[in-house]
Amino acid sequence: MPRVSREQMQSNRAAVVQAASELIRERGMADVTVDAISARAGLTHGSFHKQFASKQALLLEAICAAVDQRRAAVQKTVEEHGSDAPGVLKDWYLSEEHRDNPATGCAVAALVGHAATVTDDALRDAYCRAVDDLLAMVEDAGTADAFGEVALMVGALELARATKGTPLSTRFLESARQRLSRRE
Amino acid sequence: MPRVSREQMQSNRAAVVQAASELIRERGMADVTVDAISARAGLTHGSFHKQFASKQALLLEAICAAVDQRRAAVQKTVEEHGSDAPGVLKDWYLSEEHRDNPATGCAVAALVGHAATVTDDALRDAYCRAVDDLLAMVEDAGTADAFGEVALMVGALELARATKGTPLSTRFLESARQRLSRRE
DNA sequence: TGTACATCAGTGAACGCGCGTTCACTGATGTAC
DNA sequence: TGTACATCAGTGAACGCGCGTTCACTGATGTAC
Repeated sequence: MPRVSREQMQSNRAAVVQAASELIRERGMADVTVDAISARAGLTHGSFHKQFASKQALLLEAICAAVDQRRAAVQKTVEEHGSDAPGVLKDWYLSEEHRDNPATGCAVAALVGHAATVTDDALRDAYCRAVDDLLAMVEDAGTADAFGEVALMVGALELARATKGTPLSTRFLESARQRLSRRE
Repeated sequence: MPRVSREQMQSNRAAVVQAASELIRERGMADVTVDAISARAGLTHGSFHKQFASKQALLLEAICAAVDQRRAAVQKTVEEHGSDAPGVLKDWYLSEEHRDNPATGCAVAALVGHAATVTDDALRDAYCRAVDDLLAMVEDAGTADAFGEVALMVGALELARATKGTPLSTRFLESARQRLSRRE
């Protein structure tokens, strides 16, 4: 069914970005193919380069989309929970739910391993902006040491994911939760 | 120059394992090719499958080699520094030197991103043993909460690597160092 | 201790497959009259 | 408001390249006599 409406085309494009932003968090940037992204968006890979200059360009857009979505979700939590929001957010970050659903979770944690080894400048820049965002959100929660807290949260979450299925996994989450609540 | 001595063959094999164990920490498991590994070991890729059943089999061996080397290095530090060893080791772990030399550094940190998304059971098992090892080493240093400390160390190191070149990088290392020294 | 011969580690070319990208084609969309 | 026509989003096949793996070949190693 060729030549969809402009409206439909925009929504297809958005679906591809969304699919990519979920897949890179779920499987890692290296293991995501144009075919898999297109399929998740309900399309074939053939029209891909009508919408995006290259796979790389989409991935950059997908990272930004993931960051924007997280920021929006945090804002919503702040509006709903008021002064309880910081606690709610930290509990969620170190929850089994977050561990088991990387596709809709924190991009900084999901991509940290790839960002540490990649050489592409644009990609590193996009990742650093995501880190800035996360630091700002933790600071807004009223923390003295945002860097230490972010390091603990990201480390615990990724280690919990890497050891999922063993008794170690939840212990990383628990220990981090305790450490975070112990001060202020 | 075909048909090397048995001795030479063993040393070639060891060189390939060593090259792989360095490259996976340096570039990440996904970005390492049989060709690159063989080349770093001073060989061509053609003889690869005379020594290893598959690339996967070598990677497993390489992870174990990385873990063994780390354990040996820690043991050496303990022998040389005695009761100062825990402090020396933590300082090294969160140093710019360690950040900038992943090839000879901690495999748990270098591979955490990949381990979190990979589905291969053998690989996950090998990684979990590496985590066990790291936890045991931190516990031997006399820590109340090994899980929290490991999460903080791994998170800070990987975030410092991912943000290397920006002012954020050293701040992750500094904050983690302060957090670790603050208690006991 | 020599010598003749079999073995086999390493080489470089080739095979197959996966994946990013390109392209001829289709037919509904959107526009010009 | 219709109608005829140009546009172009999406399709599926094909191209090229990279990479894991295989293979015929080489000639030093190691062994049998």
